Amino acid sequence: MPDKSTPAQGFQFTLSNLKPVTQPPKITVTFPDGNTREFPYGTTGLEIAKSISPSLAKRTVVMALDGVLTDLTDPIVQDARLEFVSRDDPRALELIRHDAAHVMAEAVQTLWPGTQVTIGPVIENGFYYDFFRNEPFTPEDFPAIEKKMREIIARDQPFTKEEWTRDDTRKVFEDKDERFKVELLEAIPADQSIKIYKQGDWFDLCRGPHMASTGKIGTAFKLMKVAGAYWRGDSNNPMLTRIYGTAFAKQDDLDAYLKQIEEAEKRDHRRLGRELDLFHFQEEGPGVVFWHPKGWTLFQSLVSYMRRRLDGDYAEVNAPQILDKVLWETSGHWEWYRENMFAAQSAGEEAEDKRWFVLKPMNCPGHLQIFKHGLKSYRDLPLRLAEFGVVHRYEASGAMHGLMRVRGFTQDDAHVFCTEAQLAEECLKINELILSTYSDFGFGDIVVKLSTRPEKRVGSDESWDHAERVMATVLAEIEAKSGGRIKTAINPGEGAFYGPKFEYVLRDAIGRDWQCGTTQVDFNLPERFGAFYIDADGAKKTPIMVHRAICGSMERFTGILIEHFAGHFPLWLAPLQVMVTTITSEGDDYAKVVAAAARKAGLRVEIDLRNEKINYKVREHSLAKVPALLVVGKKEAENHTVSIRRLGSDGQTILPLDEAIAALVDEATPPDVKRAKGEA
RNA sequence: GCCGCAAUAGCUCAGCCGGUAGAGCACAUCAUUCGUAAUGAUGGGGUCGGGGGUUCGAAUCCCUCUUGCGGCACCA
Repeated sequence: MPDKSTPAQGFQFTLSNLKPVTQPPKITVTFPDGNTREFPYGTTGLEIAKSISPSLAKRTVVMALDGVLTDLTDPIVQDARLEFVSRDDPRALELIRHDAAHVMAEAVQTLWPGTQVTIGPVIENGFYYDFFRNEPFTPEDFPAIEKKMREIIARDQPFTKEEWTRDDTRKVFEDKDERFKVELLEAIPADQSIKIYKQGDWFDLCRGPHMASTGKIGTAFKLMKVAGAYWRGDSNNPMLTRIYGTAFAKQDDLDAYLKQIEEAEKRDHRRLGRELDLFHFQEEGPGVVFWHPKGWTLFQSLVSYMRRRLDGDYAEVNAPQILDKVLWETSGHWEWYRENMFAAQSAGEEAEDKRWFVLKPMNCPGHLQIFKHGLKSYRDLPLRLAEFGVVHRYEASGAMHGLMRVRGFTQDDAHVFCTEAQLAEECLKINELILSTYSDFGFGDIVVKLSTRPEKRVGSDESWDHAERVMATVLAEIEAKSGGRIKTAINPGEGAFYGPKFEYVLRDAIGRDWQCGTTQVDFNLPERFGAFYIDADGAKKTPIMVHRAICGSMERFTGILIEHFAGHFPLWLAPLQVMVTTITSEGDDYAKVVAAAARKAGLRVEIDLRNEKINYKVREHSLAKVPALLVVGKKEAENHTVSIRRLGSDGQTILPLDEAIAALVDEATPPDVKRAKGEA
């Protein structure tokens, strides 16, 4: 998947390289079928295509020279593998979109002269172009822009490439008052040539490649949304107005994409949260969750699972919600994390205690107090303290997003106090726990990223060098042990202010990535708080502290699960597991027997004795996504059976009551509990 | 926080160029006892997000605040 923030890459060589000292008379071109042919030096791809067949030339939009997409009109100056890429080729999609971005920019500048252009890259599902204009665009402008784009495409103007000198280019853009383009020009390294792509009278500074003409873009494109975006992604820079669009080779592909967006909206956790009555937000509590009974049941299932997985290795603790500001000064939070923190004072005007208390944004200082309380021996290490700590962070108003980004959340947090010698093993142990947890929820694709020292940080460079070295070694081991299943990456400068971290990124059912787990190695906070243990030789030593979370935010993880399962939870997580209902009121007494038996077996069950038609009740409970619907009528009562209808199936099975309950109980057993039973 | 958009019944939404608020679903009551995705009838429900302004008159126009949505920036 392309990096969202990076403009499309492609064609690399430059026209200025095309003047060889000694000019070889021929070049040899190898075609995909393995055949080779000689052509005069400098023959263009288009000429070769034409020499093979006019229809090939017509069909081809770009060539791949040794695998690199290159303008068809570029002369070929060395032996190469040559492949003609047609418009239907997946590789052409990037060009269709990139060309569409240029056409959109032309359309916008034609409609609103004076608008300045900046950059217009291809992104994962389309393209965008950032403009500078005092009056921002709105979606109401889309029809006009799209109409103009259609005109430009219908004109089928060739994309032509020119190489300009730096000075000329600067002058041209300065004359047009395109100050952003001038800035981009100045950022191009001196050894690179300046390429301009023209379509009719319109031109843009661009590295290419492009297709032969605007007509190749086709009509399967659509403008999607407008948004503000900072120039060069820096919030100190001016705000540009960005128009997002998408384009496909065929209308069917565009329709399928729009359909897919619609489907993704249906599993949006905010929507399902309302529909399934799981939680809500309201104005008076921006970014804090009101959990409803069903949502809280789901949340607690998750917490119980995580608590079981502490598994005797960790001791669970609970540290205070608010603590004197001085503690946060000691930790460095007051200096480095202050804009994210809530602080409180007594609201009483006559209160004698005027100290500021900080609502904890992290659990680590609290756990350090617990570690420090009483003398610790090296024999106590590693000491692993876990807490389902509720933390509050003041998030920027625009950052909030349902359960995914909130101001108050529960972390499945733990801190491991250990010695240097124990560090690598502790990291690997945490790694195993994280991976096995994700796999229990059905997440397979995991990326582990190592985030290194940020600019704002505490501690000496030596301690950072050391921590990063240890973690790089562990990362290599994680990758090696996974047998290729786990991918790894480096995230420079993204570490926490007190230490480098591993970030675990999982991919959900519809291909979105979520950063959840984290392991942070901290050589700083224990020292800042004066934490120590007595080593074997009787000397005081400072422990290393490893911060670790698996779900990260339990709220976010719940949100991810809602979307991952589209509200159709596996039985062990479903808030309501079983609904018992009747055909007619004749079945009421037996339904009560069934519900009581299911409840006694530990299932979460409700009973629906309403005098409604069975069709109506089936529909209602299906929409509520209840996993198992037990319908009982006269027959079931007589035979002591139940009719089971499972969510997502339109048939039903009749089973003896005991058997049905035993099967449901087995299915409702959490995966970790099943594993433990299997081992016993 | 920044740019844009939005806020009308529990939910989804209509309400034009300012003239005093509507639908479907949900809910309640009554009738209906029905074998696996909507039975019918009747009824209740709104300071049109808050505040201010323009106007004879504001859901509608303007200002402002709050919250949400889409991005950006930030991030668990």
